[in-house]
Order: sequence, then C-alpha cells, then structure tokens
Amino acid sequence: MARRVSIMDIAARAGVSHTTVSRALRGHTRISAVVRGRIIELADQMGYVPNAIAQSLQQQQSCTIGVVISDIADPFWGEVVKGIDDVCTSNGQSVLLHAAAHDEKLQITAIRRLQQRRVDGIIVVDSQLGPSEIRQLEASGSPMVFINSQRTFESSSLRSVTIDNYAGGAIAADHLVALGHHKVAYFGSPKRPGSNLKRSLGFIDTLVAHGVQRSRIVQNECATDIADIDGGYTMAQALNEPGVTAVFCYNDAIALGALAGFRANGVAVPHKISVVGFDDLAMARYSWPPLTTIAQPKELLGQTAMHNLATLIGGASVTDAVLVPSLLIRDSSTPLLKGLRS
Amino acid sequence: MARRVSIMDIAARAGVSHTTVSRALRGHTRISAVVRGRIIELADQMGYVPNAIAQSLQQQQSCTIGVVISDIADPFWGEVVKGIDDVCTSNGQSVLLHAAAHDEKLQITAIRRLQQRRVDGIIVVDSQLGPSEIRQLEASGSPMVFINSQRTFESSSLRSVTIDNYAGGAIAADHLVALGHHKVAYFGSPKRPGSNLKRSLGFIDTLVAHGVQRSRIVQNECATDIADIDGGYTMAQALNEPGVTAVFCYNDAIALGALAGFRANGVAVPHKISVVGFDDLAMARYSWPPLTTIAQPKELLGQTAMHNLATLIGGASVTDAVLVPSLLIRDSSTPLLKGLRS
DNA sequence: TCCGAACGCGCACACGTGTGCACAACACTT
DNA sequence: AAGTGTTGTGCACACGTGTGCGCGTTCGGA
Repeated sequence: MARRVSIMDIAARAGVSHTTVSRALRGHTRISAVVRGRIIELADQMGYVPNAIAQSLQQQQSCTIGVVISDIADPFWGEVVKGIDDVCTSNGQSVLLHAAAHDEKLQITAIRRLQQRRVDGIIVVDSQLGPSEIRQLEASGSPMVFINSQRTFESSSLRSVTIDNYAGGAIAADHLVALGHHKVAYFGSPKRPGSNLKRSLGFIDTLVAHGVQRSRIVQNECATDIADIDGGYTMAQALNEPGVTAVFCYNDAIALGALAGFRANGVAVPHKISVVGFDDLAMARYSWPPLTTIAQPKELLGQTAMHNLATLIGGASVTDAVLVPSLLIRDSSTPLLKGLRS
Repeated sequence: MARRVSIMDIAARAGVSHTTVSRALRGHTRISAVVRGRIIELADQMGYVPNAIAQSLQQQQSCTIGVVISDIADPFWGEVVKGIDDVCTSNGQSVLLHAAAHDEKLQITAIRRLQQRRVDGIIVVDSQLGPSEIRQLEASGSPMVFINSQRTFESSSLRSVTIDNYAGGAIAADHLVALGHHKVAYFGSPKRPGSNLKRSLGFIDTLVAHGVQRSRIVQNECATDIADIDGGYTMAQALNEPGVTAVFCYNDAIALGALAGFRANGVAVPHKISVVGFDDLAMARYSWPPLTTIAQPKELLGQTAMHNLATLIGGASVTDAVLVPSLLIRDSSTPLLKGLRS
C-alpha cells in the first residue's frame, strides 16, 4: 500500500483546508465555483485516488460483502458467485472471498476474519455449521444470508436462500414414473446431509405416492472423501441390482460420473438405464448422452441472496427465499421399453 | 458495520489507557502479567473483534489482494482462483474479487476500485488490456501480476505468469504426428488473441517441421459472441474438409463441444477423427470419449502468481514465470488406420 | 445606513488502532 | 545515600476522511 496523495496534499497546493477539498470533491453545495474547479483539476492532475479505508473508518461501513464458500473451483458455486458479484458491483460494493472447505472450524475462522475486516454482511455458501456455531453467529450481529444451507434459522439477522430440494426430487420421480420406470435407484452425497435428505425424500415419497413399492427403490451413497464425479463413477460401476432401469442422482457431477461408469460397464444409457441429474451444469448439455436434469437457477440464487442481504443491511427484514427447480429433459432418460420390464 | 467494542471500551472497563490494551493484546513485552491477564479476559468476555480497517489505516497496508477476473463461473479460472486463495489464506491475506468481462473499460474500472480500497497488490487474470492502459497502470505504482495475459511487460512492478502456449501447441503436434495423422485442423478462439496465436503457431510450426504440408492444416475460429463450448459444437458440425483426421482445440471447452458436434454429425471420435484439447478441466476425464488434452497446472498457476506478487509487494523483484504444460493421453486420440489414409 | 439572511470557508473533532517518547516507580549496585 | 538500570504505563500523535458548528464576508431590502 504505497503512500499516495491525500486531500491534505491537495489542500496544501490549493491553499485551502482539507475540509474544503473534501466538500468540493463530494459535490457539496456552498463551495464557490472557482475553488471547486481548481480543486477538481488539481486532484486529477496529482493523480488523487480516494482512500476507501479511511472512508470506511469514518462512515462506519465498508461497502464490502464477505463470501464464504466451500469450493470456488466447483462450477456450480462459480455461477452462484457470479450472481452475487453482479448485484454487488451494481450496488457499488466489493466481494471479499474466503474459501473454507467442508469444515466447520475453517468456516468459522473465515467468518471471523471477515468480521475483523468489518464487512457489511456475509453470504455463506453451502454451510456445514451446526446449531452451536449458529448461536455463536447470531450473537455476533452481522447480517448473514446462507445459500443452500443444510439448516434453517430463527434469528432475524440470519436468513437463507435455498432451492426447494424436496420439490426437485418429486419432479424427478414424476418424470421417471411418467416414462414407465418402476424400479429405480438414488445416488446420494452424504457430504450435504440436509439437501441430500430432502431430494431423496421428495423422490421416494413421490414414487411411493405413484404406487412404486419401497423395496424397488435402491439407495446408494458415495464415499465422503472423494469428489462427486468420482463417486458417481464408482456407484454406477458397483450398482448390481437387477431390474433397476433408472437412476436419480443428487447432482450433475455424480450423474456425469455415473454416465462414464455405466459406459465402462457396457450398460447403455438411456436404453438400458435412464439417468437424471440435478443442477444443470454448463457441461450437462454436452455430455453423452446429453443429461436430463433438474435445473437450478444458479445465478438467480446468488442474486437473490445478495438482494436479501442488502435489505437486511438496510435494517429491513426479509423472509427466507425458496426458489423452484425445473425439469430439463434431454437424452439420458427415455421411456421404459416393454421388453425390459421385470 | 454495526458499532462494536473497541480497545477504548476495554480500557475504560480495565481502568487503563487504550495504549496498554493495545500492547497487551499484541503480546508486547513490558506489560505486567496481571494487567495483561485481566485485559485478555475482559476482551474475550466483551466479545472484542479487532478492527482491521483501523489497523490498515494505521499500518498503511491492507493485507488484501485484488483479483480481477473475466469470468468467475469458468471452471478453469475457478481452479486458478483456488490456487490464489490458498496462498493468500496461509499468508494471512484476503482476496477482493472483481469480475470484469472481456472488456478493457470494465477491467480498468475494476482495477481503479481495488486501488481505492488500497489493496497491497493486484492479480489480473486473462487480461485484455492494450498498451496505453498498461502504461497508465505502470504509473499507478501498484504491484501487479498478470496470469495468462495476452501481452508482456517491461515495468518492474508489472509481472506475468503464463503457460508456455507455444510449447503446448508443439506437444499436441508431436502427439498427432506420432499417431500418423497428416491432415489436421485447429479450432481457435479469437477472444484470446495472444494465447490463441501462440498455441496455433506452436502447433503449425511443429507440424511443418515434421513434414506436414501447410495446405493440409485447416484453421477455424469460433464466433466471438458465443461460449467456447457452443463454438466447438458449431465448428465441428461445420467442418467440411475431406481427409481431416485430427483436430487440436484451443481449449477443453471447445474440445468438449466438438465431441458433441461430431457425434451429432455421426462422425465417430476417435475412429474417424481424433480430438485433442487444452487445459485438462475436471470434466475432461469423464467426457465420451475421455479427452486427450494438454494439461495446464491450474492451481500452480494461481499459487505462483500469488507468490510472485508477495515478493513484489515485499520490495524484491521477480522474473516472469513460464510454466510448462504436459500431454495427457486418454481415448479421444488414436493412431490413424491405414485404411483411412487419404 | 443598518440589519438579517445567505454564502464560503476553517476549526476541531470523530472513527479505531499502533507507537515514539517521557515519566514514575522500583530494584540493584557502588 | 546516591546513582544507574529496568519495568510498567500514559500522553500525544499519526493514518485519511467526513461533518457540526461557528465565524467572517457579502448581499439585499427597508
């Protein structure tokens, strides 16, 4: 942070007080036109760049939003952050980014650091925090919005924006039942217990409601320590349930891995087995076969979170937002052929 | 930025001056053990969170790094940012993120905003800046590192970290020639003129050096206004050059799109045509067929940039870094069958 | 000519933190 | 007892900006 020209330097050169410089640059009234003109010209000529740090200290607000994210390299979260950044930029705010893997301790540390930096508010993406940590955060008083959190909150300064995971699972079930499938599997991700549970419940409840027998619904979970895409690959290879003709996956990463896993086993998608994902990643359109999936409005997720955080910061209160997913039919799912019925 | 407890508040409660509190909390020597103990306990009990903004103002450094990026949703850049964040976090610094599409004006605006925030240094990812803007930035004095910039710099405070794009193109050519291909195409991206030119030159020069005739090298470019993956799809569908048996793509996104485009046209990869990408995205392993590609060390790119920026900030000088790409052979490239020779 | 109003500007403080210097109290040495 | 060194603490300032209040000047109207 090199020493730069301040309004004091300008004031000295212009032969006025720094007060006058400050007022002139901020477009204050009651400053004579000549003085203002000279100050503005001088500021430009001397290469003056206002010091936002000093402004923050004085104004008691930093115009900065903290974002805590589990994995910035994940393309899904990347799009969410893009939505956040969009709104921030048009609000004149900046994004302070902190990565913090799937780990409570790291997430808390990241939040503490952001609070030291006096961010105006915090967005936590994919939070893993437990009830005791939440209580701690409520006490800290910072407005916070959680995106796709695994929990809900009571405090007025803590809000959430989520996808209706249960409805997403239900949509997948409707789709597969409409195609005639009646023995199916769910490939889950235990890393996200909350959303995983809701998607699987929505899926299973709806299947049952459509008359599918519980014994004909297979549930698998991938190992916690591997990437989703690898998990999908492994689960597809390991699937050894005769008669399963469709799989609903927790997300697209698992589904794309599953496509590769089935292919390696010589199981044709969708003719032998239909695959449905969740998220609608950019890649999903271009996989082979193109992936049928439950689409999340990713950028909207980020934008909504940021809008709600802004109103929270403004002192108003907001309700939790729940966005709706939608079915995107491509080629990885197909009607069950009569000959294949078991 | 709610009003929080300051060292003055603690001082009042402890009956000492704020000086003593500051020294006690910073582990200064020459503070009596009893007083220190009481202050630390009091600070904890009152929920004191140090104000990093005031510290920045006083210390004349913000411990903050600005990152300007063209598209945070791009999985490639996501991994680069992860590398940056890693090093930042272990250095006790934070990342201020600003997105700024492929647009000079937006990028300059973003840089100005970061300078207002008095970041200690700036990393610009995928810069599109022209010579005049560069000169402007040199004058501003902020240490900056450009990742995969389309240009090189002379100023001592402006450094770059890049992949050896020419070598990458050469490796792809070596690979395809070794497989027996002698009529090939290049699918380029005009959005990144510098790296696109180098990759294509390395590719073509090496092909020619191996005795491939120039007339047998086809060059295509995708439209500027569409995503890479769509561009790859379109170029693959439009490719109408009889006898072309291999394609080298500017990046994996284009290559993945091309795989889908060829498939839609009934052109089998790799049996009819081999495809080689560049980047090694996480998806490349799981495409169909799994993509042969020139791998970039993405996280290392970010880490190196951040390391070099840190030394630059420390006042030392560094040289431009050039990292080497490596060939990753998967299933989208295969030896040319004799029967297919043209 | 006199008086109130409007105008243009500066003083002094606030925001929260860190630090050079000074000063008082105490321990130790001669 | 006097001098010297050490220890613990506070004063006052700095960092850069914004603003309430007050003061002097000018203007307009009676």
